Amino acid sequence: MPKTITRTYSRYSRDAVALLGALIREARNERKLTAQELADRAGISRGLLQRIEKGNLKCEIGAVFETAAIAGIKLFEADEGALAKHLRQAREKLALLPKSVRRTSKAVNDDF
Amino acid sequence: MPKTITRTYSRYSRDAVALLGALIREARNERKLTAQELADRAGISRGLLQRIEKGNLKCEIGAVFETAAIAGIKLFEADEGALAKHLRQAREKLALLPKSVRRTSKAVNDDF
DNA sequence: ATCTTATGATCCATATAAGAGCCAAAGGAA
DNA sequence: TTCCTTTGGCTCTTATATGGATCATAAGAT
Repeated sequence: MPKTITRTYSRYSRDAVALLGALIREARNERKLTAQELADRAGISRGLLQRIEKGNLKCEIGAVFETAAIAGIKLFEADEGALAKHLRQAREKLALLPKSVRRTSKAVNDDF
Repeated sequence: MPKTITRTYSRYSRDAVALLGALIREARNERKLTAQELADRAGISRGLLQRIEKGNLKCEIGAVFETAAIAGIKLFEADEGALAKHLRQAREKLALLPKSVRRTSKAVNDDF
């Protein structure tokens, strides 16, 4: 039988995704949108929205973020412009860092 | 031919995921972890980590959040306890709200 | 310079997520 | 109450993300 891939998640990740889902659900209620309506606007199926709101960890991050954005939830608490700026800065910073992580390849000489 | 599912994403979502990936990459460098090491700790493959760091929108949100957490990036800027509290509060609040969104089924009588 | 390792990018096989459709039950309005 | 809509939970099919392997190049250390 094929080996089934089972991933483990920390409590933090589970809570974070669950909270994000709950926030989406809450925002949807406040805006008086049905699940079908929000799903349509986000370009996803109602079933996927259900899983997102339940905090399912296996959903595409793009679908989750898109839904959150449409529901009015801003990750990173930044508007579009500020987010783009942060991204630019992060990339600039990365460009300065070493391109690869190098282990202190000083192999311990313990053969004595 | 089978219909291919193509999703569209807003600029905000794309930037948000890209920023998260860049932050992970940055944190990984700061901690002097190789891609393989971080991937192992997160329980994912090196290839998946590469896509996450590049800001690929189709990765599992669970894998992304788990990797971010291990790299030391806190979404929601809250520790585990605070996050759980927020989640509890969100669920309590949801329990009070109407269970389903009801359109003002007052169909506009415009046939005159 | 050489040597070693990390990274980026491919390919393939397979596990699986997403869409679509369906039904039952619950919820809200009348 | 009755009606109508929303929601939750299935099933099935298909598109696709993931893991694993490989390779070439880049990058750091000596």
